[in-house]
Amino acid sequence: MNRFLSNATNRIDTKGRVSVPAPFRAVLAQRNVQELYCLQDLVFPAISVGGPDLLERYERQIASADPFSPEANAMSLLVHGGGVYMRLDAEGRLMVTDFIRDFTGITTEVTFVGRSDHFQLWQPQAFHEAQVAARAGRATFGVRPA
Amino acid sequence: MNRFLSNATNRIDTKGRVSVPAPFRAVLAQRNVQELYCLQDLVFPAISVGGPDLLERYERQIASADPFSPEANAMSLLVHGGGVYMRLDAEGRLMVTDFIRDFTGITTEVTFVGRSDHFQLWQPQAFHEAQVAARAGRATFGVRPA
DNA sequence: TGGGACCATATGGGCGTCAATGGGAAGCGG
DNA sequence: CCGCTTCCCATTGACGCCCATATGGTCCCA
Repeated sequence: MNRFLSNATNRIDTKGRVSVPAPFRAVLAQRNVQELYCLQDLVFPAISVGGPDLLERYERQIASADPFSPEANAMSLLVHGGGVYMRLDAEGRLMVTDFIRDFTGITTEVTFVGRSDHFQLWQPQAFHEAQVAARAGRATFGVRPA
Repeated sequence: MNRFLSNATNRIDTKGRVSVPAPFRAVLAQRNVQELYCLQDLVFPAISVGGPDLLERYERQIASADPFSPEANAMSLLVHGGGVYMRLDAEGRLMVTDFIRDFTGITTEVTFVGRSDHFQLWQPQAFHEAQVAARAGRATFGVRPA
């Protein structure tokens, strides 16, 4: 397993901490990532979490756009203004800050969602609804197993 | 036998495990597949199970789109966030998780259905009904429990 | 041709390990 | 001096790994 896949829901404890699923931690360790970069998803009410490469990927996307376009401007606002660095504690937990709560609606539980090269934090119900909507929206991507 | 063919129904034990039919395991072994990728079928209430190639087929579809587009984002949500990696135990069994139960309606028995390059997990009666419907010609394809 | 030994699969369950969680106590900053 | 954070340790419950048993089918041999 070399990428972030599948999803899992964990509880937030009384101190506001939540365990990152072990498979995700294993991917982070394999990639030698200690500092986590968190930013708001551009489409969904979710927080994306990844290593420094995640930030760089977004920055390249911004750089490739017209620097004076409203899109690039807005994206920079989100990426640079809305991003946060985070660390895990010794047990592999992270603090769920108000920054995360406000944007996602997370209160007592966090759903971790793999996105291949990064993962995301979702309010469980919101994730479920987004999945149903995505499935209904594009019922078939045009891919049918041969 | 180099493809997944025919179907078989096995019981789930008290620990929530079920044996994968030996012919299917033989195909997996022949293809050197140890990690199984499970994905919700796009049409039927069934879970598709295959090797990494199953995942890669969907990932190629995602890669062909603009990586920052809402469409690619939604597809990744389904494929990466909705997919699950699984391993078989030494006896060739897999755990039937709530993820599988909720989507398929499986409770006590699992019907394994060969689909050539992958296989599927069905609730036995649902599979039977889908077969009857398919045999009847035009049918209630796409019908899924609300 | 019928009986029996053999074999593979499916199934059941014990046990150890690890992850998720909870909470105490010390360190740092306000 | 007080509150929040960080480090550390305890608990427990799930899962992986292992071995045991049953069941049905096949092959061989009398």
